[in-house]
Amino acid sequence: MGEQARQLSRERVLEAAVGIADAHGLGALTMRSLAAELNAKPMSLYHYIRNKDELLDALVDRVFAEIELPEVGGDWRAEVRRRSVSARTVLARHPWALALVETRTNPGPATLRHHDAMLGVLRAGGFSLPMTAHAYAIVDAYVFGFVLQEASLPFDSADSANAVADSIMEGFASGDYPHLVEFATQHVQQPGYHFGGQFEFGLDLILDALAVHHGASHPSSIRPENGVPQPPGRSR
Amino acid sequence: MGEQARQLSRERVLEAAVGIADAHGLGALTMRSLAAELNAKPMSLYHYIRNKDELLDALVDRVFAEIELPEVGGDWRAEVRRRSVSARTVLARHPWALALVETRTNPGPATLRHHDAMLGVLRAGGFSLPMTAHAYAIVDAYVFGFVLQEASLPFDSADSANAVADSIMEGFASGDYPHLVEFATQHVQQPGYHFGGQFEFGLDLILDALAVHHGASHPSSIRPENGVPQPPGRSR
DNA sequence: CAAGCGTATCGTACTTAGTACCACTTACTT
DNA sequence: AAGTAAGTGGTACTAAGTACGATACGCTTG
Repeated sequence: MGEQARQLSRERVLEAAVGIADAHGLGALTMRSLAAELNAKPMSLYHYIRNKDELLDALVDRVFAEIELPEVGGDWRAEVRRRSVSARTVLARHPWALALVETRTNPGPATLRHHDAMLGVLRAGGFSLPMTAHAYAIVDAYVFGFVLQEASLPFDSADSANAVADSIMEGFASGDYPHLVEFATQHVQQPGYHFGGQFEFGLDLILDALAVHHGASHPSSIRPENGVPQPPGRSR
Repeated sequence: MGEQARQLSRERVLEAAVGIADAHGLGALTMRSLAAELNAKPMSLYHYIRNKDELLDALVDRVFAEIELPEVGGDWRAEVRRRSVSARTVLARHPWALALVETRTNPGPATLRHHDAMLGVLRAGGFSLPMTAHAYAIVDAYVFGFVLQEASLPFDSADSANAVADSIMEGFASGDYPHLVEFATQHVQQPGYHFGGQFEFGLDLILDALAVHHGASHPSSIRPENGVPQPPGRSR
């Protein structure tokens, strides 16, 4: 892009790596392509990165760093919600990241800071240790799982069902998958459909359910404000 | 293992591929290692498989085939629960499968049958189409997400925290991650702790919440409690 | 039974990717 | 100016996917 190689740096290397992965997918991120992007030769990168594995670890941490941290003193529900929405947004921006999270198990500082903050809001919000564990596990399973599903959708929007439709359509025509057919034609292919829109519904459902369990195994603890049923209202 | 090469077959190839992935991980599954396992030469495999991508697609479908199908007529909650527990069990048995699900977006027959059955129980259970979509998305996000987390745990049990502990411990000592420390020492490293045990708790929590929304035609209008944005600012 | 043919198997070799090894170049120090 | 360390890159080895045929084997059909 620029003219010729300004001084390399770990920062520039990582930045370029994210750029390549965002633009062309993880598969396109090779040491060679990365070097080319930086107007350098492959081996030069090894001065800033031990090997490709370490590079990938660093990328994961970089993505985690983009997620909004929950504020530890704040209302747990609002804070967890905000960071969960942010997490999904970030992961949608870097779809390749999820594949990495799965493999790389060396959390970097941003990742640890993130976990710490999440545990922090929940504890400060009055959750017992075991309930904190449950809540965190459930919320994150949902967030990551949702993104995972988005990534592996056969039909990611109402129209792009075409390519995949081939193999499906055999079965469709044969009546093997009646419910899938109903679902696809009556729901998915309907005008306003957008899978991603379901995210917040599920998130709220889970947060509400957690609120009910709030403080469990801490019989003494009382839930200050949002234990009181709010007047029923629409969510938005 | 065996003596010499019995006749190859697609079945044998896939079986061997699953075996290698189970035993040594996806990374160890190469056309060459697969051929070796079958006492054959790499190129022989291409008579049963178009290319490696197709092989991976087939493996995903094979894993889906192992998951217990919900029975379409039965009690939706019980059936969804049973298949969800089964799904987690299967995915835990083949940890590499999740990574594939993420990439491969060509559902095979078993996968489609699976989706169809899930949609079927929910519809038969009285869920509206939109609520079916929500319910399925939420449950599967949770199931897949939970497995994903299990796969990427830095500390997967009370003791094996050692290897990873290096990078973490810097921060631990420095007091950067107080809540992580509390969590690790007071909860994770406690005798009976086992992350996987949390699965059913969360699953039930979600199913209960879905039961509340059961049959809603316009889901967002019946949030049970505290679905209203709280006035910001006041917190403890 | 021989000739012919389709299917299964494999030998060879090309391509892409990660990276070890070492040489060179440059910039900063003294 | 000379020495040194840090940065850069050329070459080449290895692993993996797979294209392109060639061969081998068994089963028909004359």
